[in-house]
Amino acid sequence: MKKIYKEHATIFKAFCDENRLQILDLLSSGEQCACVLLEQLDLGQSGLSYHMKILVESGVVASRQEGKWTHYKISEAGRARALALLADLTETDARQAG
Amino acid sequence: MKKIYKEHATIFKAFCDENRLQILDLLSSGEQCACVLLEQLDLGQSGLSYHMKILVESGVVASRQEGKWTHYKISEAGRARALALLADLTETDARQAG
DNA sequence: TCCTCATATCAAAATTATTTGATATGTTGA
DNA sequence: TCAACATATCAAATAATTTTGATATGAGGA
Repeated sequence: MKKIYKEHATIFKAFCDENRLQILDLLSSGEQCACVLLEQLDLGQSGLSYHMKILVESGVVASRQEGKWTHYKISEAGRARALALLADLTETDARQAG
Repeated sequence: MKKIYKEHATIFKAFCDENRLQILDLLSSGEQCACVLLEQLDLGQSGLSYHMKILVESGVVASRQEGKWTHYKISEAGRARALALLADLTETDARQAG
């Protein structure tokens, strides 16, 4: 029971940090190389790597290696999973509204 | 620009902590009094209060005072806002999938 | 092979979040 | 008004996350 909460929390970690929200913003126009993200962000190289790891772990971002470059993009499957989970987590057993 | 990221992050903070996910779980069956939540959770009174504040700040949970009791429930409006925002944050400019 | 580059990993420091216990606030009922 | 109760707030301690700088890894080209 605890385990599933942790797993779910991992997914939403993607969205509760300002740097990561900005990264998602940059990825909304499509796949980007880490080097491009680095230019746009107020982050050092290892800092970017740290945040990308959290994003990839959440499943919301997918990475692809191409030679020495790493490309990142928003994963449609991850997006769908997060949306479905959020809907589920906030679903009430019918009745009352707010 | 920074400001909007912070605002958005505040909403998803609701979902990235295990205690809060468990609280949402308890609220899925409908409105609950803080005293009931307290019984179910492995949290002290001030700890519960702390987490409820974050949940209410996210807009996902609404509170209602009734005499000395505080009742909490999942907000339909807050839920809808979070879902719409999540969809928006992970929307890609058409094209590629993943 | 060796050098350079892109990225990942590590460890330490800095920052932020969470927990805990004490106290404050505000409500109800005597 | 006073006592008992529910919850909020505060401050200190602890824990987790994030940042930073140094180093490691692994690819490509000379």
